[in-house]
Amino acid sequence: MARHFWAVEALSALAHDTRLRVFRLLVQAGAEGMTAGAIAAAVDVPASTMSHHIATLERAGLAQSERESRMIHYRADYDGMRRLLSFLIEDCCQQRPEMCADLVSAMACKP
Amino acid sequence: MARHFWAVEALSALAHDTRLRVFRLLVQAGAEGMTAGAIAAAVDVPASTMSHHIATLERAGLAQSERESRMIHYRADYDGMRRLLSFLIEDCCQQRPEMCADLVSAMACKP
DNA sequence: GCAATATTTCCATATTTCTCAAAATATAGG
DNA sequence: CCTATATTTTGAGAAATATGGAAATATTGC
Repeated sequence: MARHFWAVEALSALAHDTRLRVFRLLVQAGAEGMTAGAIAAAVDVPASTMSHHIATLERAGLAQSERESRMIHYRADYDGMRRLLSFLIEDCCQQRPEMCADLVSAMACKP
Repeated sequence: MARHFWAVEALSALAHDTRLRVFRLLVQAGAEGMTAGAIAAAVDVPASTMSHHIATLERAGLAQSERESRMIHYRADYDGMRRLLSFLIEDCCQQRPEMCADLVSAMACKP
């Protein structure tokens, strides 16, 4: 299992229906994050299954956890995601600016 | 196999060491693209294995093919990649501009 | 210490993906 | 039509990933 690119791990983590959904949820949840239970309930997946998926996101550097009494809060790791996006964009812009052309407009982060 | 997000297919395609390498190669190759054989040779992978990987990229909308006499030229599908990047960025910027903050600089496509 | 709650880890199974040799297809040039 | 080249498809075994129940761990309150 020779993973030359760290990015592969991050891409793999997002390349799953449930996990992509969870990541989107976490992004929306913001700094507060969500408890493991809340996530599992929102996506309707058994706790143990969800635990695996969240762990995968965390290993990939796309989520962070913090225990708060009995619950564990998870939140999106913006830094990790930014790293991944930068990698993809830099890689692609390398010689072909046309690929990133309209991306700026996508970045018009609406309030 | 309920794939709710089309993006999952694109992410899966890139979430593999060999395929990510091939995609990067194709981006660098530009409009000319590369023949299947050249790709397989560059990455040092048997032809049949490579054929599967390239097909995966093509299905995911990240590569395009065009036969040219006996060879088949493959090139990166910039449109597909831009779609994926837009999806990821829009999704993340949604409420958290801090995630996309430094991305603009990554987009300073150097000549 | 015990019961209740929140979550993970263990374990086994099911499914998917990966790999590549061998056979099939496509094209070009005698 | 035959041969050579370029590539894909087929097929089958190996490896990785996904899934979820049951057991284990952690925390709190009584």
